[in-house]
Amino acid sequence: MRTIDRTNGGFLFHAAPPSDRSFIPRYDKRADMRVLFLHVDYLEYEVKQKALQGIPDVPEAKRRGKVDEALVCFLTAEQRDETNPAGVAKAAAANIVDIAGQVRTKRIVLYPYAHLSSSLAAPGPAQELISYLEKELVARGFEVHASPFGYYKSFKVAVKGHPLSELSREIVADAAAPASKEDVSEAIKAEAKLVSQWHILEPSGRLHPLSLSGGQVSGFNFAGHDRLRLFVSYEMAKSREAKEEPAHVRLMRELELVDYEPGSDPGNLRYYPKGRLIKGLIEELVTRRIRESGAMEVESPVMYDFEHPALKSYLDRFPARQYIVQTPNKRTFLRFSACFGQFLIMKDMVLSYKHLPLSLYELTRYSFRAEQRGEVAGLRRLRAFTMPDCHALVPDVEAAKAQLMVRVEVAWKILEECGLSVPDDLEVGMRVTKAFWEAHKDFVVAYAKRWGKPILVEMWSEQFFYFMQKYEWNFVDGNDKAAALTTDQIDTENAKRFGITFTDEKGEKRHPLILHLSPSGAVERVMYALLEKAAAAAKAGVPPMWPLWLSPTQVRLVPVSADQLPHARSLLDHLEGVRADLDDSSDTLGKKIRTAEKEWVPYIAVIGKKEVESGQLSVRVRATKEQTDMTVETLRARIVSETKGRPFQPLAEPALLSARPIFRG
RNA sequence: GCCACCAUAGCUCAGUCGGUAGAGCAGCCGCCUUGUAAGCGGCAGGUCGGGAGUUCAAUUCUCCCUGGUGGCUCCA
Repeated sequence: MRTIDRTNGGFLFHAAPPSDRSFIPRYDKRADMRVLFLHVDYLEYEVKQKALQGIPDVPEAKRRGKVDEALVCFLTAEQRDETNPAGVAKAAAANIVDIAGQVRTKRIVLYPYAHLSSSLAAPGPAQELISYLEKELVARGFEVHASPFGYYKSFKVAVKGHPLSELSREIVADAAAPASKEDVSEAIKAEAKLVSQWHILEPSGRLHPLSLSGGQVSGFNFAGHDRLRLFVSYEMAKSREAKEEPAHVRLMRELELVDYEPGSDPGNLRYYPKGRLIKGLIEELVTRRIRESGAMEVESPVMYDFEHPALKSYLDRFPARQYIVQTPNKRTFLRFSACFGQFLIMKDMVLSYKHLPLSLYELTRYSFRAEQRGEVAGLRRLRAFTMPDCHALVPDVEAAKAQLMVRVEVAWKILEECGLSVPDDLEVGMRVTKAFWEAHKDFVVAYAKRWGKPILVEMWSEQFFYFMQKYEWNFVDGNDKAAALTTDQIDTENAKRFGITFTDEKGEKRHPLILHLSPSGAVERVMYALLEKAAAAAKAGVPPMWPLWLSPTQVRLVPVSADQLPHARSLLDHLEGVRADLDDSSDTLGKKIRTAEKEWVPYIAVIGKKEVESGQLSVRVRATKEQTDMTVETLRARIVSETKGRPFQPLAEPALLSARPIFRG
């Protein structure tokens, strides 16, 4: 027998849609209720005083009760249930029947228990729901006891010890009904009126309105723009055919880069040395380029107070699915981007128009989003991810447009340096309000012209989000899934919300506009895109490769036999500033070549008797599949020149393969 | 989160119509001294993801949980 602590309300959290700069809020049209199931030997309760006004009196005979051997369902109706009590009751009944079947009982106690909820339904609809539920269960042949609603009650319970005896569930019914009153925030009201129009904009400025019928997008001839067609249909038709496991997931593990960590939460990964090396190099490159562009690097906390007024208003407007952290004295959420951290710094800065445009930058390791389980996938979608985040303050829309284009060039160069072809490997999704389009059509067209190929433009009848314009560069993978990398937005609201001001030329305080740029998108996603691109290349018969500056091993020295080992070892000293390692195993030459090729080593230098005598290396070049002779100095110079200007890190693992551990078979 | 499917050696998999399991690769030892994607032999390696139930007996059947994949929903 166990006594249940009445205050134990922490086992369920309300899950609301995620939010971030590029998130477009959509009202979650489901309804739900929460139920805590206890399979008990008995439950005894006694009604104390009323918790709610206007609740009918309970007759003396019903003020206390005892039920033996039953499934006790502590339940709450959520605010959202109000719209569809019958539907929720049906879904709840199905759940209860399911569990009652498992624990083999026909006796059920419905016990209204408000403590389970963070946003209670109003008493009326809640009672209605419970009474529906009671009827549903009685109709299915259960003996149902319902304890009085709206009272404080004391109870004693003896819980059976078996594994099914304690369960909690959040019950969801499909409720096409409209939102409940409290939930109708400004954004949602606006969204109800929102009309989204889709277009393809050509670099020439020609605009093609798109329409969707039967899952088919029409209005533009996509010939020669296959990926754009896939991206558009992904966005508009949400069509996703059944495909296989993403190619990058197999590769990230096979190459010993990154792996799942079952000991953490889904979407929190472990990086092996080679993966950490690649990720670190990308992080370094992005940070370096952004700083070179004039942004100032800062660092901000990973967790924030739920009760902070500005944050509260931000979260209220964009209810997010966050990680919750209970500190010794407050409830906090983990950041889902660097927005708050930077805004909170900016609001305390003393700013003049002379300082603008002003950019702050942070590489967030990590940003956290408690994405729905089924949405988490490999390196593509994570719960903890590394996002470079750069916010710029500008005085007005004209400055915003100009600054945005400056940042396009920075982002462009970064992704090119990382090994993506811009714009070939990416598709633009541009979102604008109708008003922005009308007033700044030239700008959008100029953007498409700079991009150099048609882009998707989504137009909203009005601004229902905090930005008037945003774009993302999307990568379309081998499974026809699109993932956004670079994104930038013109935010018209948060300066005001956070109290960020600058003094203009006339000495007046004004709120600036804020640009939200993630120059590369999440670093994990850059790795995902590179791996997917390599996998696509392999499929097309081209050897999959990393850009040279990211290759964990740049040169593999392979002696033909043990006789050449001392010579090969001495060559390592001539490869300063290059990631060179040595296969000192006793494998055959063929085997050693195979090992190196499987690791995508770009230069394999074979050293046999001939090479020792001539002082040359027989270099097998992965990119071209050619074999050429050159000296170690030539090889080194070639690699140094091919990686010029990029960050460099030495080998992540021992140079001798015999000393290298295996992280994963 | 929901629906479906999956989880056997470090890896990729086979197998057990319920009687506690096998291969290849990798690892270790030995032989071979290798000329551009797998040389040969031997050894070792498993609470069959975790918990519970049914059963004389569960890796196998049932349930719950965890992790993963696909879909829904959603996103840097």
